[in-house]
Amino acid sequence: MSKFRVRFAPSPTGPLHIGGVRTALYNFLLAKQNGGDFILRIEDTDQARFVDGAEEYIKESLSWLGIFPDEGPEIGGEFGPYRQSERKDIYKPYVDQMIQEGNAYYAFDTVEELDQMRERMKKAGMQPRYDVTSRMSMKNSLTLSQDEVNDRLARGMDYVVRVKMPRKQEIKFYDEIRGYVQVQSNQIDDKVILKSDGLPTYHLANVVDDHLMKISHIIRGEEWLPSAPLHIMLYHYLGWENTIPKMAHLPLILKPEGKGKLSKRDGDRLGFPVFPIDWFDPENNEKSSGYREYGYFPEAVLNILALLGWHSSDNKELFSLSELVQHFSLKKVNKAGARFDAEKAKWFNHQYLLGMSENEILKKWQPILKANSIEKSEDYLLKVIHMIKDRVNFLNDFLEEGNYFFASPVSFDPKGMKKKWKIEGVNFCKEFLDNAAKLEEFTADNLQAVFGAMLKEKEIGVGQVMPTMRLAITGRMGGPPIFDILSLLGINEVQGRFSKAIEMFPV
RNA sequence: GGCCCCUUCGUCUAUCGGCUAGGACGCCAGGUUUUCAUCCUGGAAAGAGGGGUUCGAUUCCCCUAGGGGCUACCA
Repeated sequence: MSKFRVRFAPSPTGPLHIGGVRTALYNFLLAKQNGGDFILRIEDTDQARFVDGAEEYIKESLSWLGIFPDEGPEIGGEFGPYRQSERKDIYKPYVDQMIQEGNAYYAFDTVEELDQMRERMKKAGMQPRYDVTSRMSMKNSLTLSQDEVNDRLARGMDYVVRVKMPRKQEIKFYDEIRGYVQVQSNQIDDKVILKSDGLPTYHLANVVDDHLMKISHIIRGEEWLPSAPLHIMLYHYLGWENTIPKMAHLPLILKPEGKGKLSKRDGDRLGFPVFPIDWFDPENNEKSSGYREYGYFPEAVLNILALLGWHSSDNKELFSLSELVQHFSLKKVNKAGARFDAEKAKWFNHQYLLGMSENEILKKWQPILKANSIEKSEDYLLKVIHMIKDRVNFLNDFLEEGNYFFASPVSFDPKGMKKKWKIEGVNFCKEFLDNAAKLEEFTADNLQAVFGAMLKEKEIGVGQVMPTMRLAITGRMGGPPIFDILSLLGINEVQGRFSKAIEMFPV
């Protein structure tokens, strides 16, 4: 039994989106589950679409999530290099081999000629394809004389190399998720495998590298399912039919609403990230937001993505990375595409927040506090966390949700003010604060006792005065227990805020 | 258009022929709470349609419909 080896092979044409991250995750999980290797391979054979910084982005995203490759660019490994642009010379012999054996051929057609061919075929009611039905009417080494071909090659004319697909053959392969898939070879065109710039296309590079890198399982998105038969043909042509990796094509992640698969623009349009971390387009410096900056925990993102297309039979939904490694199974991966559910994603993050100790939360919150130049004692901050963690989903929400812990309120709930800012309530609160000031200890319990006694004495309903207090101090109608807030803020601050509120809203 | 893949509550999904179809998010109601949130209890909510096979189909097969992907010298 050969070693379990999988690869994640993104192309650096832009930011990696969460569909890609999920593919990486599934690969990683299987590798770790089977004591195998997880390889990162950069598929940068398309120079035209290459985007600066994309590779760095991919690496940073994966490492933020804790998905560490065993082999890859920089890390190295015995099957390098791991960047296809650096493997250019490796592919050539395989191309030559296929040409020599009659399984591939040179093609000299220009873009215009290709367009014309497609037009012609369309008009004739045929599928517009460079294939068995059309190849003999094109300029290639099958139709040109040997001398002509040699001459063109010698003169350095542009050419591509195409696979020669068999006329009529059934190509069948087993997909670990979908079962057997069958396609007729005449449905596949003579794909370009070597481009005129001398670099291979995805199909060839992929097959050669997977073979050379001893990949045992190809786990990739469903968008590759249609080209899998072509890859199978290539394995046969190269004489590698006995070591074809096992294949699994993952269902796609779909838009939360409407049609189609999740796209780069959906995120900011629908209010949830589609990228792991912030991405700045180098062309226009436009930002696409990421989970990290949005405030998601990496553990939560992993959990969310794992459950998008895979589910445990026992209905367990909260999984740590190591638990995922333990429980994950390709056989339990769904076949149908999954719509992304932003609400559930938030819920997951909240679960991870609640599962953390308050000290842990504080540690993760510190950088945000620092960025906002907020300086409070650890004790103070821990109390704030304790009071509001149930009310927020993200670390980033703490400052907004608990803004009154760091500054006097600047806005006051208008509805609340209209209903609860009345002379009786205000007077009651004023008197309450006078009494509170005499307390030896300004604790929540003491405050509550004083407040309760006053309510009894004056026979006033709690609903008439409590909201008044809350409004003056926090500007809001809801929040943590008011006496806890008062106690934390301290008598001076509370009295200051109350006087200010009266000034702003005389009764 | 052609080819391939897919189809259980609004969403993510469980079920490997016996189902009063289970769970989670969200939603609604009630309880807890001064309030909001958390938490607890309860509720509404699904097998695309039509044929088969079978004692019995959500589960197996076929057709239709719908959804998705691919159809580049992009991956």
